Amino acid sequence: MSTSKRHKNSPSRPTLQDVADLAGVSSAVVSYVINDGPRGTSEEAKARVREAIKELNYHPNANARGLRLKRTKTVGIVVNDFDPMKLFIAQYSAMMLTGLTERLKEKGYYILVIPITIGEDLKNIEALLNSERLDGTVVRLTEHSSLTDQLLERIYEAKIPCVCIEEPPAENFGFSAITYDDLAGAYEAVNYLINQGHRRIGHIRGDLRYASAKRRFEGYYSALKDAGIPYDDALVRGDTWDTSIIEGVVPELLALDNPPTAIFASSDLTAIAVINQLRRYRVQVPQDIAVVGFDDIEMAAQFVPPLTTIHIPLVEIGERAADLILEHIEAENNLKPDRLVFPVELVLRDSV
Amino acid sequence: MSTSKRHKNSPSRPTLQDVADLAGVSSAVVSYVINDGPRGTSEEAKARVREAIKELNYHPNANARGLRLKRTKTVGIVVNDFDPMKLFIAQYSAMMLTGLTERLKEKGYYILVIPITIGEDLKNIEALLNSERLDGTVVRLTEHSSLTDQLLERIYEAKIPCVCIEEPPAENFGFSAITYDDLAGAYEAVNYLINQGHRRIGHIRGDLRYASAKRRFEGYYSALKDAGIPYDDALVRGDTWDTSIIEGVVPELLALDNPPTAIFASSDLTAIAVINQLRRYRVQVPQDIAVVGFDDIEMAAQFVPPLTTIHIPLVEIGERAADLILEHIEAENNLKPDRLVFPVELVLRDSV
DNA sequence: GTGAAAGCGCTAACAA
DNA sequence: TTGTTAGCGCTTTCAC
Repeated sequence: MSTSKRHKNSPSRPTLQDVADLAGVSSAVVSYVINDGPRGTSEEAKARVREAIKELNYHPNANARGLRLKRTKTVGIVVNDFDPMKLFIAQYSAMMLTGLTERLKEKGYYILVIPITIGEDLKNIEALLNSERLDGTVVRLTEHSSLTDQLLERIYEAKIPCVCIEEPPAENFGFSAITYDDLAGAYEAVNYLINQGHRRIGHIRGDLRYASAKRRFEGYYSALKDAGIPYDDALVRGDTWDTSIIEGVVPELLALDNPPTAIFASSDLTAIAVINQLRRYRVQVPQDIAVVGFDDIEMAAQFVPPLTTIHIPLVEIGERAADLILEHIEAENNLKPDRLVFPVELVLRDSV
Repeated sequence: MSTSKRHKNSPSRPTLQDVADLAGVSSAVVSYVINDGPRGTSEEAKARVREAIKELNYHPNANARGLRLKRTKTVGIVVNDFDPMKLFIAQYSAMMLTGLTERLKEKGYYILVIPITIGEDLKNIEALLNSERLDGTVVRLTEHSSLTDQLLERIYEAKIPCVCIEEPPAENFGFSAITYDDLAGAYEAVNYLINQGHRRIGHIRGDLRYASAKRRFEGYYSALKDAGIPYDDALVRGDTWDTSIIEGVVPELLALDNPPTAIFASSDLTAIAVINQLRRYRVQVPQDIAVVGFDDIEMAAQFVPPLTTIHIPLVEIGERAADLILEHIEAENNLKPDRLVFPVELVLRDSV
C-alpha cells in the first residue's frame, strides 16, 4: 500500500491520492472508477474506492481536471448589446437565456455569463477566451458592424466553438447560427391589417442600430408596397425601443390630417405603451385603432385587451442553441456550421 | 538561454515557458512580470517579456492558475426558487442580477449562473461547490425551509464565502445577508390608503411559499389592525404571483356586498393585471378603486395610470452584494458576517 | 487488472 | 535581479 506524505493530516480538501491511499489502490484506479474508464477495474476495487470517496467526501478538483483535459464543462454566454445592463431585464432576451440555461444544465454544463457592451475594449474577453476556461460560446448578436465582427474574430482566433443567436455572423467564421424570420413576421402582421381593410397603418420603429428593427420596418414597408399602399413617412415614428417616447408619439399621430387606423409596433412593450397612451385620448383599441405588437412576451396575453402579436419561439431557440453548441464541442469544432431560421407566427388576440 | 523542447513547434496555445524562451528569461521572471510581483524585475526584462507576450499572443491558462492559486476569479450566483425557469424572466430578480453582474465584472470577476429548483437533488451542486471552481457565492433565497437550509449547509461545508440576498440565512452559518424591509413597505402602503380615507382595502396576496409574500401580507394586516379596521378574509385573494388568476379575482371582489375601495397588490405585475381587469368592468382607477403595487418595476412608471407602488432598490442591493462577497473573498472567509436591511419607499404616482 | 510516473501550465520558495 | 525547480490534482501511457 502506497502512502502519500503530502496529505497526511491536511485540513484542505481530500485529493484523489487520499482516496487511493484509503482504498489501498493506486491513483490510476481511482481515476478509472470515477470516470468509468478508460480502463476497466475489478468490482472489488470499485467498491473500495467508492467507499473511500464517500468516507472522505471527495470531490474532483475542476482546475486540475481542466488543466489535464482541456475541457471544463463550461459554456460562455456572450450578450453583445449596446446596453448589456438590460441583459436580464429585457423580457425578450431573458426568455432565450432561460431555454439555454435550462438545457445546458441538464447536460451537466455550467454557464459563464459574459455581458459585452458594443464598442467596449475586448482585451478582457480575449484573455478569457484564450484561458482554456470555456469549452464553447453562445453569442447573442444584435447588430452587424465591424465592432461585432471584432468580437467574433476574437472567438474565431481562440478556436472556440461558437453558436450565434438572433443575427447571423459573417459566413467566413464558420459559426452556426440560429435566427428567426423577423421580416416575414412583420410582413404578415401588416398584411393582416391590410386585409382587415386598413390603409393608414402607422409603425413604431425600433432602435435602428439593431438589425431586427430594420427588418421589422422592412417587412412593414414591403407589405404596404405589395398592397399598393403608398408609404408615408409621417406614419413612422420611434427609432428606439424605449417606450417612454410613446407619450409624445401618440398625440402626434392622432393629430395628423389623416391619422392611422392601425399601428404596427416593433415590440410588445411598445404596443402596450401605445395602447396605454391611446386610452388617455379615449381612443378605443381595436374599435378606433388596431394595434399589433411583436415578440409575444408573457404580458401580451394578459394585457387588456390581449395583444395581437408575432410569436417568436424564444425558449426553443435557446434550447436549440444549447444542443448545437454541445454538438460542436463534442465534434471538437469540426462540425459543419448549421444555419437555422425559426419561423414566427401571428397570434390573433383582441387588439386588432 | 534555456529552451523548452516540449513546445518546439506545437500548434496549441503558447505557454509561459514559450514566452520565457522567446524573451530569453526564466519562467519565473515572466510570471513576475505578468502578475507584477511578488518579486521585482528589471525594466529591460519587463520590456522583453511584454514583447514576447505580444508576439506570441500569450494568455495565461486559467486552469493552471486556479490549480496553483486556489483562486479562480469566479463567483457563483445561486438562484434558489420554486421555478428557476423564471430566473431571468422575473423583472424582479433580474434587476438584482443586473446590479450584481455589472459590479462583479468591473472588479474582474466572472459569473457562473447556478439555478436551483427548491427540492432538487443537491449532488451536482455539492460537487461544484467542492471543485475549487468558485471563489464565492451569492445566493438569492426566497423562502425558509429545511430544503433551503440544506443548500446553505452544502455551501457552509464547502467553506466558500457566501452572501445571501432577499431572505436572511440562519445565523449559525455565519453568512452575510442583504435584505429589504418588505413588511414596513407593505405597512406604509396600506397605511397611506387608510389615511386617504379607505376602510375597505383588498389584498392580492403573493405565493405564500415565499417569505416575502407572507411579510407583505403581514404589513397589510398590521396596518389595518393599528388603524382599528377589522380584518376581512373575503378581501384577501390570490396566494400566487401568477397574474392569470386576476381575471377571476376582480369580478369576485366587485361582487362583494361591501366591495373594496382600494386594493393593495403584492407585486406590480399583479397590480397592473388588476387595473387591466377593472377596466373591463368600467371601474376607474383611482376614482372608483385605488390600487397600490409593490416592487417598482420599470413598467410601473410607464403604465397608464402610472402606478403608486413600493420602490425596492434592487440594483443597489445587487451591487452591495457584489461588494460584500468580494470583501469576504478578500478576507479568506474570515470576515465577520454583515446583515444589511435596505429600506423601501412609497412612490406616489396616479393609481391612488 | 493494477502501479508508477510523466506531464498539463502555472506560482513561488529556494538558491544563486 | 534572476534561474531552477517543486508541486498544485488530475488523467493516461507505459510497464508489469
